Amino acid sequence: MKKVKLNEIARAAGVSRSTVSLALRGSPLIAKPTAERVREAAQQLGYVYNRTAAALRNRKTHTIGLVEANFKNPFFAAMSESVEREIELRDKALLFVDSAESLERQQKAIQLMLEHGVDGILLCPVKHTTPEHLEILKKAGVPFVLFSRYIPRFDADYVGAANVEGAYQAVRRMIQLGHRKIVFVGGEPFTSPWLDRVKGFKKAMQEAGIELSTHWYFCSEVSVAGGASKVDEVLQIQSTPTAALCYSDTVAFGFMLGLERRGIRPGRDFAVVGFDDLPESKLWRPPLATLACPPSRVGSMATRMLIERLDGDEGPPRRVEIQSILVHRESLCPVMEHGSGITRIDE
Amino acid sequence: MKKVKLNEIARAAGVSRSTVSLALRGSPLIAKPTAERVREAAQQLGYVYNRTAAALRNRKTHTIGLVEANFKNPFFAAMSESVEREIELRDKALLFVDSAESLERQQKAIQLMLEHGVDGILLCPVKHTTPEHLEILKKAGVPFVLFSRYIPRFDADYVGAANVEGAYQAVRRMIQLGHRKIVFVGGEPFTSPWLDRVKGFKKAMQEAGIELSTHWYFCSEVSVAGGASKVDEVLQIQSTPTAALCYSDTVAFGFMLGLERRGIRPGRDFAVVGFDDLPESKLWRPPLATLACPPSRVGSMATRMLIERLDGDEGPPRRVEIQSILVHRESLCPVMEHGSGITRIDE
DNA sequence: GTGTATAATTAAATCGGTCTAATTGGAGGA
DNA sequence: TCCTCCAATTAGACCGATTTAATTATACAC
Repeated sequence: MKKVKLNEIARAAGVSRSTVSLALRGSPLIAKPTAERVREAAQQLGYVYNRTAAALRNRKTHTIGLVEANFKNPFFAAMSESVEREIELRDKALLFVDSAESLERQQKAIQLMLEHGVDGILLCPVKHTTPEHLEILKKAGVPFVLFSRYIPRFDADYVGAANVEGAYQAVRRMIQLGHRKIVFVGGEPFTSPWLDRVKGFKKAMQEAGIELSTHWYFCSEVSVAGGASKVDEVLQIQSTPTAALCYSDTVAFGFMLGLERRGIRPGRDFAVVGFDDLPESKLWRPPLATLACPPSRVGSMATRMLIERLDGDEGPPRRVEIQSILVHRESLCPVMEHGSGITRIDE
Repeated sequence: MKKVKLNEIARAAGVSRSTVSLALRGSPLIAKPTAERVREAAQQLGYVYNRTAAALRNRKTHTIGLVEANFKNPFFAAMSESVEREIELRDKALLFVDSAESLERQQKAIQLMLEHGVDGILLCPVKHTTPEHLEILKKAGVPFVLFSRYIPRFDADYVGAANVEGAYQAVRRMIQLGHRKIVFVGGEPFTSPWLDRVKGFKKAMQEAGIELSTHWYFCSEVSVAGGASKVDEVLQIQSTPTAALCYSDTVAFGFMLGLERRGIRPGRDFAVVGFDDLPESKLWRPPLATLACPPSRVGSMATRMLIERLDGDEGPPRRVEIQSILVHRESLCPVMEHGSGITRIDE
């Protein structure tokens, strides 16, 4: 049970500790037969490489920090998966924290990562994160890449979806389909994707000369429950909306379930569009129209950008937007010809 | 940008490195005013504690390894969240790997964790894991706890749901409601929860003297798509089933969506029960009956068991089963009185 | 046979805290 | 004044691998 170290191997193989170290790392300095002998001895003794010791000397832990803001969201889960793949390929490890939309937790996580000496950090900042909160990362000199969310007026590497453009596309299509009363449902305000999606939404409405109603956006937790919880509020608007752009597919699912509960059929009585194109979106009844921006692309792009930084890329910060493509499915229906077709339960 | 270390602080505070170390860790050996002075100097200089260096000396990394088998499953995501909470409380870090149901990846993950010197490991073994695969953990002397899945004939700490009992309850209720043709849908075979759920299923059927049809179980990926993909096969059975116990809520969602697509209404024409009681299950249309076993309970229980091991608990391995409670909701309907009520598409 | 170039190996310093054993300083007692 | 005792502080070995500079061994040329 006692841990085997280089010295034991050295003794067993009849060489010095230096030789063992070099041999195990595959250094060309060591003669082949010697290296082979060393490797066998290590194997024999059940040697386990001690990365901690190596890290101390190397000033490299071969560890990447991943700080998620909300990983119960399936989009982030899928993203994390691709991050993992990229990390695994490079024989690195992932230090993981879900800040769960808590600024305090995020800051503690960052501190933790710094203390562990991660080589780099992938961060999706929680709402209300300011440049000052992230200044510590720059001071510490740790390479980091923001993903999914950026911080205004904070110059840093970033990879995320083209949110303004995506929302704009979706709303334009809704308008083409005859909708005029459109709302934006769900999402955490004070995050860049929310602001950008709302921006794209407004832009499309303004270009079409459509006035926004007094209440035209509704914030919520990004989840099925969050979407479901907003249905009543939306239906209480003076002149009932006929379409909703939802912050995410999960929100859209909840919203559709809520509509159905009120006897309103999404995809016929009410148009719904989400964001993310989750695998189940096309299986829904009705299939959910959505803005597709593959989470795996975001994840692997962010990871690769970070790796390049680790490899010494000193260029100015880069901002990469990944295209959001509108996937038109049944839930995105035209407006009903004669009246709204909606029977309000409370009437 | 240069890293501040104990020596710098020592110089600044006019004390020795030892004093700084002791002071920062809050040792009672150091006089209060001195400790305060040291802490201020550290603060001033922007010192970041180097856990790697400490770990080398301490033989403790304050790091826990979490190896998931399938964390795209929301149940695991929720579980991981509670693991994180417990870990965070104790100021430890999480080294995370999703083995994604790949044995090779799992073994590589275990190796990685050992090399990083994690203090303990939480592991949900992938299918086909044998005692031999995990022997390395025992040899290495690293405390570990299995969660959600156990390995037959492998004596180790384990926390998971009461699967046999849960499935048994569900099927008994189905039988009480008049169902006779019942199938088990979804899930990865060769994992203990699958085997146990199938076992409970069989037990209830046998006790009721109901014969199982030739094809009565259907394996699938644990996801909405997995559930949806099995609908056709289920409906092709000679005498059409009237009820399905699904491996998970996600599978049940997919299965229900598939049924609807075929014009069969779950909760009226077909009874469906899932496992997990996800937050959205009660929001579904119809609300999904399910076996509830809070993922947060599993996660925090497993983590605490591991922590106790780290704290020196040397007792024999413990197996903890967390009760699964049948939550009766609309999707668990009685069998239709006159005929199956199902119009088969292919007839 | 000697000298030199080259290949293979190794000694030893190093990474940054930790912690025990040793040292120092000051209070109090005789 | 000297001694004892205890509190506060510190020197220095240590954790386990890495890596450079130094050393030894080997080959080859003349």
